[in-house]
Amino acid sequence: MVEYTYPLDSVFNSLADPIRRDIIARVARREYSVGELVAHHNVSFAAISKHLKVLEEAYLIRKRKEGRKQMVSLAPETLKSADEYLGQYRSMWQSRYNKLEAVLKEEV
Amino acid sequence: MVEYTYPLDSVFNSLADPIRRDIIARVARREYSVGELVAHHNVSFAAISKHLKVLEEAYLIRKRKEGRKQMVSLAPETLKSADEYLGQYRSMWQSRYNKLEAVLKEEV
DNA sequence: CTAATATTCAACCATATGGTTGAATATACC
DNA sequence: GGTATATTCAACCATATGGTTGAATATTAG
Repeated sequence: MVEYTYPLDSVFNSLADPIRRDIIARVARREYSVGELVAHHNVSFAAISKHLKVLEEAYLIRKRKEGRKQMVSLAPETLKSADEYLGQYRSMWQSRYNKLEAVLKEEV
Repeated sequence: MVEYTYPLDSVFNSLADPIRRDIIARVARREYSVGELVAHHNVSFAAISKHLKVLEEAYLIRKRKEGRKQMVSLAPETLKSADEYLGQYRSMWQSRYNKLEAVLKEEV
């Protein structure tokens, strides 16, 4: 368990791993049990369980008990915070496109 | 040096550290020399140099030699890729807001 | 050439990460 | 109750990370 100084630390850290991004992609579509998620990766049950812990501590997923299964779903509000962070910089890569767009409008 | 499987790994990993996010925020506004960036943090010159290496390998910054200084600037196109990744999920947190918005419109 | 400035490199350290295996726990099935 | 299923926990391991200090490498100034 790591102590994160800022919420964005744990969110971006979660997103920095391809297995965790795959889990996010899946649980964004529907609920998955832990075992179902394990079935899609070549790592152990315990490894997936650890990835889920990372995602849960970042508030990116939620787990719900259903009998002996744990059903995992996405907590999309947390992704919003990451998106808002990037939003600060959006104009910087759009500016080039906007210039082009402006030029095209003039030309036509 | 780490080998990243996917470009998003190194981008999100870069963003997962508050010092690196601060560097990004600064160099988004103007060029900074490495020494100037060091002056804003309580860590050694070498530590900042390492953070810059992480950011450079993720293609988030560029360095330009100016005499004995290295001038650092943002490479915003790379942030765009992270933004596009999050864009996949944007409707998921907007939908809730949109529902609320819809309800409010009905109520009023 | 020498000295000062700016930065990186190398070696080191403590802790974190991502994986493993095997035991422990909880729930469901018969 | 006993067995099977689902998941987590604990211990362990190799490597990565983020920091340090001190030496090495430019480049500029005198």
